[in-house]
Amino acid sequence: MSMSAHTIDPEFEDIAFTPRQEAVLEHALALLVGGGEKALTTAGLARTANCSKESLYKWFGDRDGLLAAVVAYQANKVHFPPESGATADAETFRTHLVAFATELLAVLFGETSLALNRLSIGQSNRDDNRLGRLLLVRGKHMISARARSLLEAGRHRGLIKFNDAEEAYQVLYGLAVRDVHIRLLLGDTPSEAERDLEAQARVAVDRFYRLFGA
Amino acid sequence: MSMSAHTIDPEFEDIAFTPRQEAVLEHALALLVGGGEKALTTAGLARTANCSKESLYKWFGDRDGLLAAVVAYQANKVHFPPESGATADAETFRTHLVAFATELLAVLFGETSLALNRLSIGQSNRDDNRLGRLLLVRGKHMISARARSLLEAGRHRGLIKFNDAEEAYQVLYGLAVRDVHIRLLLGDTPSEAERDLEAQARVAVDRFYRLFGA
DNA sequence: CCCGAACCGTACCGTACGGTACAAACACTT
DNA sequence: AAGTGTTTGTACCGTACGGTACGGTTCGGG
Repeated sequence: MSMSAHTIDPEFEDIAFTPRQEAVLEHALALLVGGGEKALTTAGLARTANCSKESLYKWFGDRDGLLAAVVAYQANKVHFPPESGATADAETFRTHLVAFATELLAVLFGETSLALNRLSIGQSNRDDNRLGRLLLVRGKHMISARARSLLEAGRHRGLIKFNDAEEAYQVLYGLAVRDVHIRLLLGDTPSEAERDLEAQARVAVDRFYRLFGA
Repeated sequence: MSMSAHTIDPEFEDIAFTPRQEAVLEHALALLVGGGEKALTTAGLARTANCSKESLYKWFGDRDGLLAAVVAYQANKVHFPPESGATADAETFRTHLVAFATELLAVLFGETSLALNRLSIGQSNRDDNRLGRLLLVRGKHMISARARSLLEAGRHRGLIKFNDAEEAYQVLYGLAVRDVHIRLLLGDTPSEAERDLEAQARVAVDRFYRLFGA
């Protein structure tokens, strides 16, 4: 069942957007971040992006296609840099873990990610869940894969210990994110401490080591 | 800032619904769970609940008022039983923690909770965020208060150790929920293991003890 | 210089839905 | 029995928005 996640999504288009289209999608993203789903109307986007509705429908099919394109486009922009040179040093590995967790929080708590998550969640009972699956496949699964490889590296060097990399990652995720993600999605404003992403990440990694440290 | 959470929400109506109104809200809930926000139309609700649109508007003001009423009504139904008799026994305390975590997962992962969260998240940029705040105040804050008192009890008896009860609760939350909540909101189907709520809760409490056990 | 493709802007259509109005049915009091 | 308030069902209005059509403009290639 988690296997099905690895099979490429037949879904649709493997995202080859022309520069013009990308510019339009950028405008769409801005509208979404600014005012939520209902702020993104075909007419409105056409107006602010200086394009015609007809082009929108030609490029993206229909409104749902447009939404999917926005999600695919943005999810494609987020790439976790694969672990840099990475000396086997224990201290630098821990630093990498903290950096990963910090980056994770930065992405998840970013306005555009929140807007896209809100959008996908709002549409989660339509169209066989296109948006939600897109976001999961092109977003979470990417990050999770990156995390697993990082953790595996640490285990290989005897720095941490676990049976299931996925499970270990999920614990790290839980320790770092807690309930902040859902609260932000609901429109809550984070506390002062919660805004210091690196500090949060550091504490999370500390606790992670107490659970999985070798 | 977290203080503001404790001041009663001026918001509106302190939820005194007539039986008739509750019946209608129950129908509304069913529609929401079944088909998401757009499935809950005033005409549709009037039809399935055998009431008139005029009554809906009389009772709830407008559609947003109706949505708020649905959220308030449902959130009001969920009550975490305050820690039962609770002998000071260490083993029963741990059992209570597991029971709490299990109940937390059962609520969060329930279809109605998911539907309400989806609804509130979808509306999170409108009306100064009425729904989101409602859900936070009448939902999460209640649960969090319950959790804090439980944890404080445990600390008082020297069973666990921490500085900030809220922080300890958030860690427990993160360990138990991980990324499952957001995945469910996005329409993902949980794994086999993730469906065994009590087992998940037990593992989470195990880890929690390794971090906060005395 | 001309042709065709792509694109813009605008106007238009159909519909779904929030909200209101109203007449008939019901309920409850005096 | 009459009167008053509430609820229902239906019909209606206005509007916002998805989707389509079309004339006018730009632009690259022959």
